[in-house]
Amino acid sequence: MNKPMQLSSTKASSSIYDLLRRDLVGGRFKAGEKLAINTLKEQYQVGLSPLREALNKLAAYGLLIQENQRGFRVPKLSREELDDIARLRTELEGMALERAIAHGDAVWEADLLAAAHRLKRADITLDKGEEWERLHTHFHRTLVAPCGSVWLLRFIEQLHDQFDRYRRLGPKMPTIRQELDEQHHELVELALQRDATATRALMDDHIHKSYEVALARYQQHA
Amino acid sequence: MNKPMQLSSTKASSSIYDLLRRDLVGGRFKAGEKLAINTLKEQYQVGLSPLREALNKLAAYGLLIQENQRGFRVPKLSREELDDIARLRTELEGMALERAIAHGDAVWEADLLAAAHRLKRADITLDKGEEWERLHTHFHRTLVAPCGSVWLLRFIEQLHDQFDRYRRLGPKMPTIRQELDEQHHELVELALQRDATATRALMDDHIHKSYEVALARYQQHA
DNA sequence: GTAGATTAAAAAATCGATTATTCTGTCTAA
DNA sequence: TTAGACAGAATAATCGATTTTTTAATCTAC
Repeated sequence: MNKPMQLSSTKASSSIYDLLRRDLVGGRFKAGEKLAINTLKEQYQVGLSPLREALNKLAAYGLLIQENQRGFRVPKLSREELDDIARLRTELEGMALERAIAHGDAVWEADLLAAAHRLKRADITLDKGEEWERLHTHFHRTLVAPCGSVWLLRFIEQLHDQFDRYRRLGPKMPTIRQELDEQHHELVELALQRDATATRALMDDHIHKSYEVALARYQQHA
Repeated sequence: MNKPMQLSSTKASSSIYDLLRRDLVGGRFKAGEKLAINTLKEQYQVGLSPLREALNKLAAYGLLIQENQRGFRVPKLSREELDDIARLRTELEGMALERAIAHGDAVWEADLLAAAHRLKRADITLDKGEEWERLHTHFHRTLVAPCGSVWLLRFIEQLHDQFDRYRRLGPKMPTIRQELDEQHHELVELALQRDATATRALMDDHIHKSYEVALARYQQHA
């Protein structure tokens, strides 16, 4: 008999965590908004305990602000923070990328090609929805995956989520987007050639262009 | 009339979080140990809900591992992770230090001198207990405080906590400790002279020496 | 004897209800 | 008029009990 296993955790607390994280990063809540726990409870159809535990984790992760006896609130956005995030991303992802290029093996090369391909496919097929976002995140994660530092990867992921709160503010901007999409393939090419310096330079540019998109969104957003 | 305010949050959930964090960093739990929630509840004299919320936050912070339906566990220690943490600390704190030296103002200079002085005093007066640890953490935090990046500071603090899990494993080693304590004052001197390169070099050395202490502790620990 | 099934005990996760705190609008006194 | 006090409503935090899941021990069939 097959194991009655739940492949991914079916625990209420975990799934509500994932949902909320997705929605916070995707901008379904307004920045600065106060979360009404009872409303969330109904909207997400979960109990109070799992919900509160998820909110606590998200606060520790930096996607929520927890105020003393005043519940949870979506963090405000600011130009200063966006600059901070983009700059740190540049430094940390650059660092990780160099290490990944030094250590990545054949499996990594294959994963990278696959991730880039799936991203491009989704680009054509779908309308840049949630699925594209998932593949995009996965591509960037794959790029730096073999850097050898669990903590560095952790921080990079956290910054990605924070960055996306800005990038995903307004509606889509296909014009600039296209250039960024092309860079994904160039990144793979250079990485497979093991040209650390060139790949890093391209990544710097990639983050900078994304930053400009995010900044534009942020400024329109007001 | 004075405000009836609670200066620091008196919320059960916050204080149990601080206590647990202190105890996890201080090594009062064995690495790999499974936490018995009901036992903790009694030991720390708190209810289940605040306790679970604190544990969830600590898991998101990286001081606990949360397993699917199996509660919480203290993360294992490994040579590889210690190397990872030390290396990242070197990079991130170096980066932050350079920025802090570039931006720190007169208030920072005063804070730095004060923090170093208090640390030295505690060094003589007390027996390197919890109070020394608090001042030591505060000193290092002050050093990089004006770096201008909230996220960088956040990551550095997180890495400090992780590092301390190794450094504080065994009993005290006063011999090497003395050299490290002297470096604190040298760091202040160089920082006040705004010699970014020299300060960073010294910080590299400081972290490396601390790393050697932590590694020794880790190896004896088995 | 051993692999697999069964069940009892333990522990974790969740729920519903209670308690404590904050918020909001109204009133009162200067 | 307005600052402060107050009461009631709304919301957050916590508790105690229940449900679910895991673990450990025992049993059974081969």
